[in-house]
Amino acid sequence: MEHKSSDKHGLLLPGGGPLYRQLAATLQHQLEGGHYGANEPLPAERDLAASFRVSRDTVRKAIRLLEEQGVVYSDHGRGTFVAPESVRQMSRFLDSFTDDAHRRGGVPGQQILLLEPAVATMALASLLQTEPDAALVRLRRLRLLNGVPVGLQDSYLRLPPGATIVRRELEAKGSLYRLLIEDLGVRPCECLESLCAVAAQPDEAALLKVAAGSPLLACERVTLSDRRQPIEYCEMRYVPSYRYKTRVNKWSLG
Amino acid sequence: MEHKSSDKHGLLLPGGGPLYRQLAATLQHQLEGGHYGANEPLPAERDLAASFRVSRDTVRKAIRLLEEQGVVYSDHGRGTFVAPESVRQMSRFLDSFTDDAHRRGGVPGQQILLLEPAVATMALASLLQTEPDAALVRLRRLRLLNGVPVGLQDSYLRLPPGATIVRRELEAKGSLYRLLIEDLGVRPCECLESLCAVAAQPDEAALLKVAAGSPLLACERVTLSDRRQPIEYCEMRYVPSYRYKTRVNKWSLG
DNA sequence: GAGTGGTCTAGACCACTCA
DNA sequence: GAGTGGTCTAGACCACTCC
Repeated sequence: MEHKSSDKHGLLLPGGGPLYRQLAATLQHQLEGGHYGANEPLPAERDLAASFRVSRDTVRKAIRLLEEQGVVYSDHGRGTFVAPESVRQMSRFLDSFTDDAHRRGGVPGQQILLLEPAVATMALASLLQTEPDAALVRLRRLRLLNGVPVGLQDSYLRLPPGATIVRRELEAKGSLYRLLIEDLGVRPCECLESLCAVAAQPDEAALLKVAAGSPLLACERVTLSDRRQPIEYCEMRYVPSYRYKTRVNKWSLG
Repeated sequence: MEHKSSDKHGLLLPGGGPLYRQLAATLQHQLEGGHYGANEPLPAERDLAASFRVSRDTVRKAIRLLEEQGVVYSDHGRGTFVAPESVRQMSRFLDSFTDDAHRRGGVPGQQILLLEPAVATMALASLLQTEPDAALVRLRRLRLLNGVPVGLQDSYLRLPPGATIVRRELEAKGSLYRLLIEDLGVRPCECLESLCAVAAQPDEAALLKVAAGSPLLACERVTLSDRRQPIEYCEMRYVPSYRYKTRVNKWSLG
């Protein structure tokens, strides 16, 4: 059940959940609806609190949320402002390839090259923090964007005991992460990535339809569950036209 | 002046600043000192509040801060735990190359190839949100790690009126960002990056001491000030041995 | 000085986990 | 049921910006 089933604050349409999330969603809707232009100020926190009949702290939590996503930014003593479009569109999620493609307005596709049991090597065992020879599942896929091959993904998964991945269901859902969440109760929560450039190996080149030795973007990823247990190690290769976008926020110096 | 000049909470050694930052720093010190192992629980929020003589909300703010940095994680109903080492070391800052090198235990170096006035092209004007033919500064550098070339950085900077970059000072500081902050009052705050793989052009290859056509990691970056004004556009090229590390947190699905 | 966001408090209650 | 983190409140005061 949700936090408050009925809404004592009539102004917040979006269904259940914490008040500050509802408020953040409402505000974001207003911004996307074009009620405000870039760098325009929002109403003051105290005013928002009054007009939505919530405490100022709840307003601040909602604004914090939007700020983390790059939707707004606050300046001490001046106000809170709408972030420029360019920033708003680059909030960095732990997105599946499928969702990312949709956000970019493309049509995602995939071709499953391999789906089979595997045993952990020493290296994999170390990355996934399991014993060597633990049972894993290997999943190798070719990813397509608008029908054109753009990437190769080679995953090693550590599933809950007894769980399996059914090829047909994966093909139906299109997204591995959706399948993990919805069918296996595994919730990816954050991941660590390391990127560099490599030369295409012959087999990679053939699948991606590029010349052997041509440059590819290589990305290694360890995905962690909400309890910080590694659940996936994935090696990826992307063609040069595929752009990996990220937003680095906060500043570490004083 | 700081928030509270004298410390009514004797337990928080670190100098001034908000209480919750002092508390976060204190806790982080304890974690790094090895008082806790990975996935070990911290004291409950109410207990921390009592022992540090602060409100529970202040404790929560400190923990939020550490959680964003990947130092700890909280599970509803279970407790707050120390994050695994691998996550702790990958908190993603807007680091200068110089600071990043130090964090990785290497010795950074640079060779200034070009430092000259430039005028904005249409493309640059659009990226930096200025008029075409606005006055910019172009800075092209070869970056070294332990004496070996690892990257090329080609920056176009939009400086405050009248400000200039002095070659000797940049060489002395080693870090462009430090110079911007400390000498010019410009505070980089967040940046948007786009990465892909490219083949090395002859001139790039010569500088980086690799073969022409070999794979390089290409990164384009727009840096924004605290008021979300673009202050820098930078194109970078890195050799394959240079690894770009990032941490993607939060999950966008329900 | 008026208005803004930033910090801090004390207390209440809800939701979740685990024994 | 005891203990944990998650949400919400109402009010106070501080720090900054701009007029």
